[in-house]
Amino acid sequence: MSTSTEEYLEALYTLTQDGKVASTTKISKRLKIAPASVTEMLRKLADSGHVNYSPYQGVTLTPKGLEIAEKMTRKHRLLERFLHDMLRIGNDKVHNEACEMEHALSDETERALCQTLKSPGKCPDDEKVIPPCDLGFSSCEECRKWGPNNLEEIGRRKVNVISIGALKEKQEGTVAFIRGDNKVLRRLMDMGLTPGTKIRVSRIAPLKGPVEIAVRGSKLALGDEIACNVFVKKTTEEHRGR
Amino acid sequence: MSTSTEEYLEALYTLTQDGKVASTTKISKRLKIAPASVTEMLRKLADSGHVNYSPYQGVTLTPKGLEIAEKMTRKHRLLERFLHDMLRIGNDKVHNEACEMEHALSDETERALCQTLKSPGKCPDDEKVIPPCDLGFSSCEECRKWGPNNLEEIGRRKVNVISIGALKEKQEGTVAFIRGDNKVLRRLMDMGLTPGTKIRVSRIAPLKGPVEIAVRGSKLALGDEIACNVFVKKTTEEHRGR
DNA sequence: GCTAATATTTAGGTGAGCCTAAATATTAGG
DNA sequence: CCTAATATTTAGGCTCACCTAAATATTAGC
Repeated sequence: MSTSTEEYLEALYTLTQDGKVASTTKISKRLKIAPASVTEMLRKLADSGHVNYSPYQGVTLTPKGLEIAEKMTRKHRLLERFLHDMLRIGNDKVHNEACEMEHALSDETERALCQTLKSPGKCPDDEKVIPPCDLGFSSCEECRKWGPNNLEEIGRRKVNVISIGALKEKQEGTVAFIRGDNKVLRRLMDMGLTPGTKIRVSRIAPLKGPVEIAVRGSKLALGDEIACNVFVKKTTEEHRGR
Repeated sequence: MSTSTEEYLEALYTLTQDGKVASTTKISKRLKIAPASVTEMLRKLADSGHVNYSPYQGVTLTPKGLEIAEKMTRKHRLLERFLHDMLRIGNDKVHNEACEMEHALSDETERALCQTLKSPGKCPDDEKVIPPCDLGFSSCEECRKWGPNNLEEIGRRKVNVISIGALKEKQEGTVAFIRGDNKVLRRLMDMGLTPGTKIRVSRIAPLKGPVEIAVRGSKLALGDEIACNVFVKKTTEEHRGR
């Protein structure tokens, strides 16, 4: 996986966030690379199974591509926080810096950075959510306690998870990962929102209002802070009951 | 300046530390690149004025090449400290990590990192000296006070400086830069070792013993800690008195 | 529903940085 | 001082990721 392909996948991650397919032109403009070169790369990425590409029709990420795209996005955003929080680099500069550094950040350093920064949930701009790590832990607390050794034993999460804040109305999922310190974890346990719990988004209030979810028959209203830090394995309607 | 050329120059910096010329094979082994490819790159670096290269005879850095080589080495070693001190990455891993990251580190972030780490003098292994920055300050204290703005006003140091610890017996120089906090600076001022002072190395004790220098007629014995953090502009014998 | 504008792909080309194999230069050992 | 071993360079090739120009497909406006 070269720096270049990582950039493409990361761009695709952003461009397909809304569920739409990405166009050659959009990618071309975002990466400042000629459309013809984008086409060429899309072909390669399709060959390697990272994207679904049909000429003239657009492109989307495959699960394989999404995995890398999410990881790169995570590294990028963690680096933004690092540059902002620890080095006091201006908000106008952190993006470009992080763009360069993300490709050089190993998975191990990614984890160390995440722990040192105390598992941040968003970029310094307080907008973009930082994807969770892909380690097989069910909470940051668990990750912290594990220490630096035997990481292979834990392994990687097999399925991509999504934050409750990113779910749409009526979507369902099983809580898989909780981000935050012990305090957050405890609060969520009190609410009955522990790993393994099934939830369903019943209503999303407009203008960043709370997300209402159904948990074991009862309803809970989650603020943005919590909704963005609880990640679920999506249970799509298709899968349910088959 | 590409990542690759930066790697070559950095390797040359290490390989020519002892004052000798570097051979194609040495570079080839260090960078794990075929000798033929090294030759090719050396040609290019010679064309761009970064190295003195004579076929079969070996290669050395020009002042232009040294400038970049030193900067890359500085970035590398600062990153090693960062990975070790702040992220608690093992000493066995920091080198490789830093190798990847150094090319993505901007000059601005380099400075922020240096300040956050409190102007470290050596690598985590406590052996390799971190070259000083190339900003036109005469001490870290001055750099710290300056803050993040108007850095262009300060400009870059024109001449490469060398730590007193790296000088050989009988070499002379003018103090140009003092690394360390206010305490260090004050202590050196008390000893009369302020920027602009002319010094001459009179004796170097064996086994990392103190360096004896002559300052304004009197003699001073400097421990490793100080000798490595006071940088001078070398006054070569040739230049003196002409 | 046709045409003009726009988007996308195809074709052909470039430079950077690497490689191997072969040729040539240097150095070391008897 | 000559020869064998070693070091270095030359020659020719490769891949990657980009480019421009031209061809073709899609879409939008009338």
